[in-house]
Amino acid sequence: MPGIDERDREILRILRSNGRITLTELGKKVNLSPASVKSRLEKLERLGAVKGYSAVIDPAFLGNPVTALIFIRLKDVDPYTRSMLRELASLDNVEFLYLKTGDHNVLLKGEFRDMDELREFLKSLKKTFGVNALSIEANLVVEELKNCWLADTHYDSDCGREKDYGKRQRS
Amino acid sequence: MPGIDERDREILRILRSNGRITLTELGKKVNLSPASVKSRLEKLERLGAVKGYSAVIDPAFLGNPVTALIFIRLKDVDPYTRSMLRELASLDNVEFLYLKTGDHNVLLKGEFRDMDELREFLKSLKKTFGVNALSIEANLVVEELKNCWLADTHYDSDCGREKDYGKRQRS
DNA sequence: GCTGAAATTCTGGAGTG
DNA sequence: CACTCCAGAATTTCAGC
Repeated sequence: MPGIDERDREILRILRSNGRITLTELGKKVNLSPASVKSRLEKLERLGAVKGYSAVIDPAFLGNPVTALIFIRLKDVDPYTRSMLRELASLDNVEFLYLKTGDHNVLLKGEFRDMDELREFLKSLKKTFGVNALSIEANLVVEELKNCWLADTHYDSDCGREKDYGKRQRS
Repeated sequence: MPGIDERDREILRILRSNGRITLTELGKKVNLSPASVKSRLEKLERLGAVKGYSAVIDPAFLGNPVTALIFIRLKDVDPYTRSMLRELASLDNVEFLYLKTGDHNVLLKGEFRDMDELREFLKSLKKTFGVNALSIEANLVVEELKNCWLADTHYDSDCGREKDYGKRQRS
C-alpha cells in the first residue's frame, strides 16, 4: 500500500478495536499531536482505508432476537442480479452480504423479529431471484463468540450469563 | 426488553450506522439534551445493548488482502473445545466466530496476508481440533457488498474500482 | 507535523416537573 | 427518576509556521 506507513496502520488497528477513541488519546498512543492524527485520519478516510464507524449492538435490544446466516447459490451474477443484491444489501436488517467462492456464492447475515419474519424473508428471496437461485439455505446463529474486532466482551443470544472480565476502556 | 423505550432503540440504530456521532448531534436527532443522551447511552452500555465501538477498516490497508470464510464441523462442543474456540476468537486476524446450526456448526471470518498464511492457518486449525473436526472448509470472500451496517460505501477486495456514489455522512 | 487559540463538545452537579 | 441547564474541563478544528 503506497503512502501508508506503520503509524497509519497502527491508527487503523486502534480505531478498529475502539471506534470512539478521541484524537487526543489516539495521538498519545502513536506519539503524534491531535492535529496530525486528524490529518492522517482524513487521508485514510479519503483513501477508503476507513469505511466508517459503527457501534456493535445486541440485536435483541432492537427487537430482533433471531440472527440467521443465509446461503444462496446463484446460477450467474449478471448486472440484473447485482442490482437485486444491491437492494438486498440496503435492507436495514441485513448486517453483511458477501460474494464468495464455494458451493454457495452468496452469504448474508440478517436479523429477524421471529421465525415467521425469517420465513417471510426467505420466501421473498426465492421470489426475487427466481430460477436463478439454485439453492437457498438458512442457519441460525446460536452464539457469537466474537464479532467485529472488539475484545472479549462477548455475549450469548440468551442474554449474557458470561463473566464480565474486562470492561471496555475509553481512556 | 424491559426499561428500553423507542428513544433508546433510535439511539442504538443511529449509533450503529454512525459510531462516531457526537452526543450533541445525537441529541438533536432524538430531541434530547446531550446530558440525557449520555446517561441513556451509559445505561445501554451497562445493560450490554452496546458491545463497543469500531471503525470498519479495509483489511488490504493492513496488509491482509485475503479474506476467508472458514466452516468447521465439530463432533461436539465440550468445555475443552470451547476453550479452543475462545482462543481462536482472540486472534487478531479473526473478525468473527459464530456457533450456528446446520451442517457445519462453526463459522469464522479471517484476514490473511496471502494464500500461504491461509494455508498455515487451516493446518493449525486441523491440528488444534484434531479428530473432533469432522470437516474444515474455506471459501474466499470475492466481494463485500455490505459490511457492518454502514451505508453503501462498499468496496472490492481487489481495490475499489466501483463508482463512488454517495460519500459517507458524519453530521 | 507542530503550535496556539477559538469553536465545539463533554461532563458532573444543581435544579425542575 | 428522567430531564434540562449551566459552568468548567477536555476535545476538536483550523490557521500559520
